[in-house]
Amino acid sequence: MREVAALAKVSIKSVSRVVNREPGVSPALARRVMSAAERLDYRHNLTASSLRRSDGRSATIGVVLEDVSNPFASALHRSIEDVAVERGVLVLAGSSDEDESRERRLVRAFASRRVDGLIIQPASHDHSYLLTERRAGTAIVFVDRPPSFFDADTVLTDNAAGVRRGVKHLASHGHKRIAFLGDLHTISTAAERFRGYKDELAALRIPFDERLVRLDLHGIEKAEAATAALLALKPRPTALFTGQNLVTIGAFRALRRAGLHTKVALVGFDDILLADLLEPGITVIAQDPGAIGRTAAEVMFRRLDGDRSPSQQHIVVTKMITRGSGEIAP
Amino acid sequence: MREVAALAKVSIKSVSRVVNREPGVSPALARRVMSAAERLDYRHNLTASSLRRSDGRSATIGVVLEDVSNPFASALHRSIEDVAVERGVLVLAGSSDEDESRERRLVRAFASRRVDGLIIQPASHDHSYLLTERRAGTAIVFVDRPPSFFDADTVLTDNAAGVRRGVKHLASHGHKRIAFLGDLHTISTAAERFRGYKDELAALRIPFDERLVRLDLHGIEKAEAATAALLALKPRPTALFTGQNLVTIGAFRALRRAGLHTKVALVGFDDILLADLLEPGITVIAQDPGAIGRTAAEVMFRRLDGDRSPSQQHIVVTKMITRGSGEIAP
DNA sequence: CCTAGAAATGACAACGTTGTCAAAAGACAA
DNA sequence: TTGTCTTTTGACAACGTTGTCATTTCTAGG
Repeated sequence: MREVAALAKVSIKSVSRVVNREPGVSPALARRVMSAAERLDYRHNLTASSLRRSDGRSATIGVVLEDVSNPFASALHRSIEDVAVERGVLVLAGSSDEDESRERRLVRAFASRRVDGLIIQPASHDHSYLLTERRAGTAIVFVDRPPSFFDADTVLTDNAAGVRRGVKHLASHGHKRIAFLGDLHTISTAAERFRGYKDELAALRIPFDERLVRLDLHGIEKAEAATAALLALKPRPTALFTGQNLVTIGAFRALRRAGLHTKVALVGFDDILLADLLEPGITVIAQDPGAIGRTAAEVMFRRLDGDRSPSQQHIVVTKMITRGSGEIAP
Repeated sequence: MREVAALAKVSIKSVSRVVNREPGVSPALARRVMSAAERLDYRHNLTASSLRRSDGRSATIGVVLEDVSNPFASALHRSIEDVAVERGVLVLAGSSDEDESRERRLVRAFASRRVDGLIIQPASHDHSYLLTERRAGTAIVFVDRPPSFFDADTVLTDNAAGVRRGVKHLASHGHKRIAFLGDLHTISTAAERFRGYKDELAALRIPFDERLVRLDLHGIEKAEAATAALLALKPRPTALFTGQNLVTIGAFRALRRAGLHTKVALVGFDDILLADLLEPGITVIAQDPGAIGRTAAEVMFRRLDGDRSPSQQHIVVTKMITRGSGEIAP
């Protein structure tokens, strides 16, 4: 900047004014500065700028996801990015792998880079450590799962209601022995979905049978094995409800292997690419990651723009997509 | 930092030393500083630090991908992150959407935040604009596609060889009328794959028939329509080679709709989640995004560590996964 | 006890910007 | 022309760190 100022024969403050498009600069001076900047190919240093600015904004936000390569998480990431780019804000992303300490390490790394906001898909079960960040003015929004011991804006899918709709759908096709396969019970969405299953059974006056429940199935292989075990029961369940997309895939594999994919009904939570091309197509309760991410980003920027209203929970509804597997009669 | 220094009754330089774990600090002083930092919950400001440091490193890199939510791209992203976290480096990620100007805008935004390195999956066809960045010391690596008018380390899949293997596989099952469906011809990998198709036909002495070629199919819908048109030809192709994962999905949809999925053979480039559960399973030439991303990140950090050797092209091999669709006889 | 050398600590400038405030230049009326 | 008010420009400090170098405090040998 000093060199640009020298070449254009103006003060560095004037260069700063031109670079930041501040009003009250004569066109002649602006032109001179711009051509000097061009000639020296000057690159504005946002690091120094944010250090000096009174608001200290870095035009960068941090996003903590379970795994940036997970389809649901990367869809969140993309929709957050779309809202951010419109404001010239860049996104730092990291994967927590469901590990509390990794989540905290990521947040610390983001904080030391002075991000303006954080969007977190929580892995940990105590978010009180975020108090310091909030006190420092960082906007914090949770997605997909609620925070613990911390009050902040949250954007959630209505998990229990979605599951209830799926279970009801199975029951309406005549099923009474409906099994449930869920992800790690420590993940709050998984717990919510299990609760939805139990609630709907109760509402339908179908007795709860714990032999039909398998929890803590993290990943395709575990789900496949658990499904195989369920299918070996006598009498065996006539329908399966799977509480997460990898669990759905594992369950479908097991059904295929047992040759029962056209006999036992299946409804899964979360949509899966290609689910429509399988035989039968898989009926799912689909979340809307685009809407979740967009909402979270918008709420975050509203906070950064000075919104001081009490924190809110935003619920994004699910959609049932029927494709065949959920419409098999017992 | 000033406050911590005051509370611990030391100079700010000593606080800096403790924070950066510089040698030659007495344990007593270190302890005093740490407890003061704890009490004030001091958060180190990496922005100011990188501004002052002599190497100017920000411990942040920028990654430009086609779309962070695309499965191939997000797998790249994840493997890059894995290498970066080990070094305490964070990743800024952005989507170019195959748009040259978006790519340039992202790079500019990264540059103004003084990233240490850039990993780019190129959308543009002239990378000479990166000269300025390189001169400033930024390490630059290209992934998936080669740069144009710019010399830099590049990590690529051997696209042509992969396609040739797939086409040969089809021919070995007796196919002579093998159609090719490709993505936008402006994408260099798509062009390479098409070249592999033509080369292998020539090697096999199968005459090239341009009626069996459909290019510029970006997205599932276009691929589906193009496949339907191909299947209406008389005589129709007995096998399809699809040059990209969404094209494969579109082609499979069309085959299913026409009831030809067990009659017409299909080999696709790029693996697809669930491809093994379809009927028939889809035979693919699989890339290894994990290896590509890891290699790119390692090369980049080697450059940052001072490697000045001439830039290199790293080739990652493909793997053929046979699942049924590619083994259908004509 | 003193002294030389090593180890620990500190004072101060500088990194590249922008906020503050003052000075210079221009516009306009009398 | 002068005086007043407005617009444009500039000087300088400060943001939170770390590099440089000077100073103080230890350690060990005589």
